[in-house]
Amino acid sequence: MDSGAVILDLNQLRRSCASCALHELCLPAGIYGNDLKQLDAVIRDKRTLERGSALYRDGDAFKALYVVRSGSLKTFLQNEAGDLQILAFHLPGEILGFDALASNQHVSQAEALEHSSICELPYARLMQVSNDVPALHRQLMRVISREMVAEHRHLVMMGRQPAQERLAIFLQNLVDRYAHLSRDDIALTLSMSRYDIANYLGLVVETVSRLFTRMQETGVLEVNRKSVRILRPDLLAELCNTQHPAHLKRHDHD
Amino acid sequence: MDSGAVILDLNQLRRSCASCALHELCLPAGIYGNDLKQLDAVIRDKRTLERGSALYRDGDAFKALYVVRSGSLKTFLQNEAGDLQILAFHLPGEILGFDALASNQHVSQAEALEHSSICELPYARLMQVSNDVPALHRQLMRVISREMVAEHRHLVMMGRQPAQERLAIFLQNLVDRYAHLSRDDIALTLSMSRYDIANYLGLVVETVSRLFTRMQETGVLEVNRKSVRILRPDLLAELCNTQHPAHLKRHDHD
DNA sequence: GCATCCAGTTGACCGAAATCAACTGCTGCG
DNA sequence: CGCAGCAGTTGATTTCGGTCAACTGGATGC
Repeated sequence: MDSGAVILDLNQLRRSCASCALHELCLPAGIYGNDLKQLDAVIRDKRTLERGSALYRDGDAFKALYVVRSGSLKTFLQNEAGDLQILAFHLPGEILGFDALASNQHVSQAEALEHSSICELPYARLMQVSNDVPALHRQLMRVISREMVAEHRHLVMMGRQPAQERLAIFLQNLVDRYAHLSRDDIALTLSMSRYDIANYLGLVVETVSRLFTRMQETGVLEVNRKSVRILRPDLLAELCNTQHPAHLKRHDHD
Repeated sequence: MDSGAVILDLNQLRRSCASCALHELCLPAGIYGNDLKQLDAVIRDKRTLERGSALYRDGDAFKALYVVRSGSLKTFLQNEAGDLQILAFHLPGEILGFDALASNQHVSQAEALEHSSICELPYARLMQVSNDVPALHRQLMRVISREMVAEHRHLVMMGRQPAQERLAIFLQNLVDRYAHLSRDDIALTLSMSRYDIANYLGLVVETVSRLFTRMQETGVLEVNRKSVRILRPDLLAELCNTQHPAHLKRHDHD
């Protein structure tokens, strides 16, 4: 082994993955040394997107998976009538594009919420490398699975939680997800509009607006346009667990 | 090549996968010949479950993926307070257990809705075989992706569709999924209770009951306890696409 | 064969959130 | 600088589906 080459690789790596702030969520987790070097070769085409521009559209051919490097995106479904449902918001370190694996074309859309930069992982190459690096396949499936589990939580929320609880859970979730990106205090800058939040939560914008006001009045948080400061994390946590309607209780037939 | 051996393999195969009625959905799709032989070796422990008994529980160690061979199951989340949300119903040919990939333990529960038989795919062995059969990995990811897409549809439904539309979509979906299992007419036998249906749809049982009655009155279908006969598939399809509330419309900021 | 139990249905009423409407205040453009 | 336009807020009213309650009828068991 030429140690000069190793240093070069490390630099390469630093430019691409290691510095990407996605230490915990991204593909490389659990992959080390030479394997990481190989993976590094997969990543190319670091694109940047302006607010409102699409990463992929419904029907686009499946070419790659994408890692959010900075900024944020939303993914959503839109039917012929124009009805729209936001599926998820994607923060730095998170991977999107898995919807296209099944049919080799995207069945949802992804759009930047703000100026964002994206790492592109061409799927064909990812599969090539995976043949040499078995751990990569497993890691990839683990990531998809994690996304599925997150969607389960979203579903529960939509299933039947009162409006205030939904917003509380949404905010708590953002706090948690931003926690391993920045260590500073509990202040959020919401990159998505009130319309987006409402849609994501299965509510209307008026309801979300009223809830923000109410939460501010009760001292849970301080809102100013896009910026939200959590004043009482304890109260917020409480709001995530209010009493649920009776029909969610287990109805046994054992 | 010894042709006698090939015949043996085919018999083996017939006993396990090919006869399993999961031609389209199951793992082997897109996998042929020797590869299929290898895969066949993975499948073991064909278990049967009685109505109400668990395939896995929240917190169980991840050992295997499961294919429904006959019968049906529900998967659901249940929190400490006992609140429950059904995530999906699983019909013959469908795979479940992917929730455990992320954390190596199940984070949901699976329970038989009726007497069911299940193929167990031990994950460790599946991974071994996958190393020799690259197509298997890809197929596996395709299956997870398909499940994700199905969950997206569920989410849209929960997001904000009126009650009647939810039930219509649910029934339409069952019809579609049973379509490649049996070619006979449009009669369903619902293996799940009204409570399960209501919970899955984010409604209460009374609402579901009223909707069945209404759909029967309008001649869309005929209900008798667990059996549902779709009299007017055209009307049912229409009910899946009524007008949605305004806040689902795209709210542009391009 | 009758009593019990519980899934399922039906009806009356209520309430949380949607709708409708008016207004506020950024933001960006000529 | 001032106006247009739209995101966001606030208030009044409506409505869909949930809650509560009573009832039905099929299944199970003694």
